[in-house]
Order: sequence, then structure tokens, then C-alpha cells
Amino acid sequence: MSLYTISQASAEVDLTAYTLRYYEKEGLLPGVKKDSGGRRNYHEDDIKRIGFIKCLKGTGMSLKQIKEYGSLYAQGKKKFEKRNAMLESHRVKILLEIKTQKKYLKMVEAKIEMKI
Amino acid sequence: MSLYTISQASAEVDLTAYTLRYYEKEGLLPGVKKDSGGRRNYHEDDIKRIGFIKCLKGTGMSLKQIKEYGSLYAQGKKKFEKRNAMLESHRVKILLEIKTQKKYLKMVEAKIEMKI
DNA sequence: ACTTGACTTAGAGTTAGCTTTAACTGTTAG
DNA sequence: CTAACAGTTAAAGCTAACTCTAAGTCAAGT
Repeated sequence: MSLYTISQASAEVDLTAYTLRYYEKEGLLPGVKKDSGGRRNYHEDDIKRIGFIKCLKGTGMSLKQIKEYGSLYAQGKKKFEKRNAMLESHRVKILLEIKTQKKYLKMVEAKIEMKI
Repeated sequence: MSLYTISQASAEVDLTAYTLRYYEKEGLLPGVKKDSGGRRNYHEDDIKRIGFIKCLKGTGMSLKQIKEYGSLYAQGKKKFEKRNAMLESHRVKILLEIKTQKKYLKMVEAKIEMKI
């Protein structure tokens, strides 16, 4: 059934165990199951959720907004519109960011070419 | 001769006056001239330097590294190699970042397309 | 039985990068 | 002349996102 301890999950998603607990405490990752001893059991599904959290975070979404997105997600299709609008505007933000990065890349390359 | 007060410079480069003073205090922007009353006079050259600082910062270089780059720059051609090596490795970092952003963009687009 | 080591919690500490405050000075318009 | 305003400094405060500590629990190996 593919379960992960916190340290296995940590290795899998490349985040420290501290960070995984922190995300959970902050409400980004609700519903992580625990064993009889109170230890976290990450399911395949949780690993995927963390992967998407990393994607949103890596593109500059704040943890607060990621949490908001997650909560819309948890409310199912009745919040589909709102949730998708969020993703759509985030998509535009990423596109702009890529554009800016390309501009900056050119500036750095120009400076390298300047040779002085 | 085109001089800027701190508030004009602030408007020009889109950084607050607080931030401009902070950058100077941190050694990122040495040699800003002052008038008889001790007020900053930003020259065209300073504005350009700030533009490049924004480029480096916007591509994830830390203020500490930007300061280091600036100090190599100030030491002229004897530090040319080192300085250019820094830019070159930064260039690679930007390329990687753009690649990652594109990957994340696809993930977000896939989620949007999922329509659930 | 005992030690090791991974886990638990709440909460304190850290870092980067600003951002603001306090107290003050100098310039300008009426 | 004076009020308003834009600037000065040093230093404290803030926020996001971790990162670590302390004190304790629990399961597995020797």
C-alpha cells in the first residue's frame, strides 16, 4: 500500500522532516494519517500533494495562499471555479516571471560579453 | 548632468528610499555622492548600477553575493576573471531556474486542464 | 532489561531583506 | 520668520519560512 515514515517522505520530496511538520502545523497538508503510536504515515497521495505544494511555492506562491488553495480543493467541486481562477492567475504570474527571467538573463549575458 | 534626489531615484528604480539607504548601508552601492547638506545625489551611473543590482537580486542572488560582485567590480580588471566567473555561474543558475519554472508551469496547466 | 534512534509536541531561535521609528537638520514657499 | 517638508542617522521592529531545542514516548535490536 506504499506508506512512508516522515524520514522516508522527507527523502522522497526533498524537504526536511521539520518542514513537513511545519507545513502540517500551518494547515498546508491536512489529514496526514498517524499510526497507533502517533507517528505520521505518508500515503502516495500525500507525496503527490507535497509535490504540488512545492510547485506552487517554487513559483512564488506564499504558504498562506497555498493553504487557501488547498482549502478550496478540499471543498470539492462547489469551489471549483474559485480554485481554478486562482490557478489561472497564478499561471499568468509564472508566465510573466519567465519573461522577466529571460530579460535578466540577457542583461547578465550582455555584461559577460562586455569583457570589462 | 542629470542628478536625482533619493525620492526621484526611488521613483526611477521602483525601490523605496528606505531600501536605497539600506542597500548603501549594506555596502551594495558604495560611493553615492552627497550635496553640501549631506543629501544623496544619485547620478545616471548609480541608477544603472541599481538596475543591475535589481537584475541580480531578481534572479536570486543574495545581497551578500551582490555586494561581493560589486567589490570585485570596483577592483577593476585585476579581478575581471573572478567577477566574470561569478556572472557565468549565475547565468547557469538563471537557465536552470527558467527550466524549472517551465516545468512548474506545465504542472499548473495540467492541473487547470484536469477540471476537477 | 536496556540502549538506540526515530518519532512526538510546544515553543523558542534564526535568517534575509526590508520597514519603520525617533530624533534631528536643512530648504523652500508664503 | 516660520511652518511644512524632504532629507539625515542609528537602531529597533517586522514577516515569511523555516530550523532547532527540550522533554518526552515508543518500538526494535542485543
